[in-house]
Amino acid sequence: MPKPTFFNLPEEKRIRVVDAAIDEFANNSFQTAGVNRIVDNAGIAKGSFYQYFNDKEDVFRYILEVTGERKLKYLTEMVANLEKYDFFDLMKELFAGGIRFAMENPKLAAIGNRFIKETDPLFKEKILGEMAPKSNLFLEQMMEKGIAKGELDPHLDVRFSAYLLTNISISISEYYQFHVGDDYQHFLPYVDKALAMLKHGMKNPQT
Amino acid sequence: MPKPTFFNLPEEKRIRVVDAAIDEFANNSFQTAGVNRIVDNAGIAKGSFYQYFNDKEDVFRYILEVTGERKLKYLTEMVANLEKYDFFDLMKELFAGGIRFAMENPKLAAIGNRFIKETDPLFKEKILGEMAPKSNLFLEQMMEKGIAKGELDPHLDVRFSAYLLTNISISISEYYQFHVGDDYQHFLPYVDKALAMLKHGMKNPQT
DNA sequence: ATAAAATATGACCAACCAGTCATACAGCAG
DNA sequence: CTGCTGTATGACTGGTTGGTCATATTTTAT
Repeated sequence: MPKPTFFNLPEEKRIRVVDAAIDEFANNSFQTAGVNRIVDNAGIAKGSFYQYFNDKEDVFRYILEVTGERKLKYLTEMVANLEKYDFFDLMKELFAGGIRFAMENPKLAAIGNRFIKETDPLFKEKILGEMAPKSNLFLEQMMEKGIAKGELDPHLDVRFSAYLLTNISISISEYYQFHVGDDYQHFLPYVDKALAMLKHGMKNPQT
Repeated sequence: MPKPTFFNLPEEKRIRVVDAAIDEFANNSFQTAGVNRIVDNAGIAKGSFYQYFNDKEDVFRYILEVTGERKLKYLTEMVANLEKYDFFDLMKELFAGGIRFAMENPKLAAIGNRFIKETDPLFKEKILGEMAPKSNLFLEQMMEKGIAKGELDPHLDVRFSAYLLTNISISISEYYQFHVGDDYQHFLPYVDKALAMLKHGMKNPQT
């Protein structure tokens, strides 16, 4: 956790620091991100940085937290009245929302996605600590509901499928980002394609 | 490309160097991997390393090449007579093969997977250079055949689906590795689960 | 005005990094 | 034995890293 000093900072300065950190972690992994660059871009002294944070891990965890909160807020606002959704419609909203969020907040998306793809499980656990896989828990609950409502195949392994869905969501978002480009209008077909595949499978429906 | 000197090396020494490099890149990203550690573990002098390779990028590219070749060899040997396979059976073999390869060659798998998940597309392109996405091309061709044979939904976006399948394959392998453990016998159910999901979709078949 | 507490600063440290280079050594050809 | 070629070596360079700390400045309380 950042030190109290950080939260006492005048808003303008605090935002400058946060933005500099976001910039750095959007363009670098935790390991290659540099405290020096953060303080330079924030326009503060190295010493000041360590009055705000305990160490590099501390900023990173904080930025990751901010990232997660903003995305969660974004998504939950979008699917506010989620009770009335069919599971696949909900997933469609979530996938599309994920892409839109990534388009509107490319830096935050880069940070989040890079961390999710992190290969070292020990590092992942050390950073996350208490704040465990919230996003997957949410998905798992949605799937349980979907099964209860008879929409989903009851044979599904919920934990495993939720894990796959999370990764698929990220894959879609990144495929769109790198292979399709920034034409903000044309991403829905890709969501539909992925959703249709998830819902009906890839086999030829004629057979 | 490694320098001629490297290939002139007595086999024992060359293998020592390769193994040390594999170790290093299995445990670190390209950026955080250290030439110093490689030379220490290989038991050679720093200067010798630079008689064998132009720079860090040079070893990395070489190791990545070795990794790709071994996996390709492993998989192609397994699905030797692929003509007689149904598409989903083929995918099952490939998924299962991917997991088995990862179990038998955890270091190589770590290197390959980490690189595929690499977020910086410029870095990716710089490393790959000529040797473009072979694995996806193969999958795309398999899907074209599957569609032609009437096994696959002709509406599928082949490029997009192949991309998704690659990522899903890696996800399965890593889920198994981290969530299930090293019980070498019990991974087939996960492959079946994923395959069933891909084939028939997630919707309740009763409806 | 004075004392105390909070914040700001950048020089500094030890550790590490990728890459270089002058030198030494080995084997081989003549 | 003399050169020559390919190989081996590790001290060294210039740079960067995360983190510290003594000092200075600002803010607050009295």
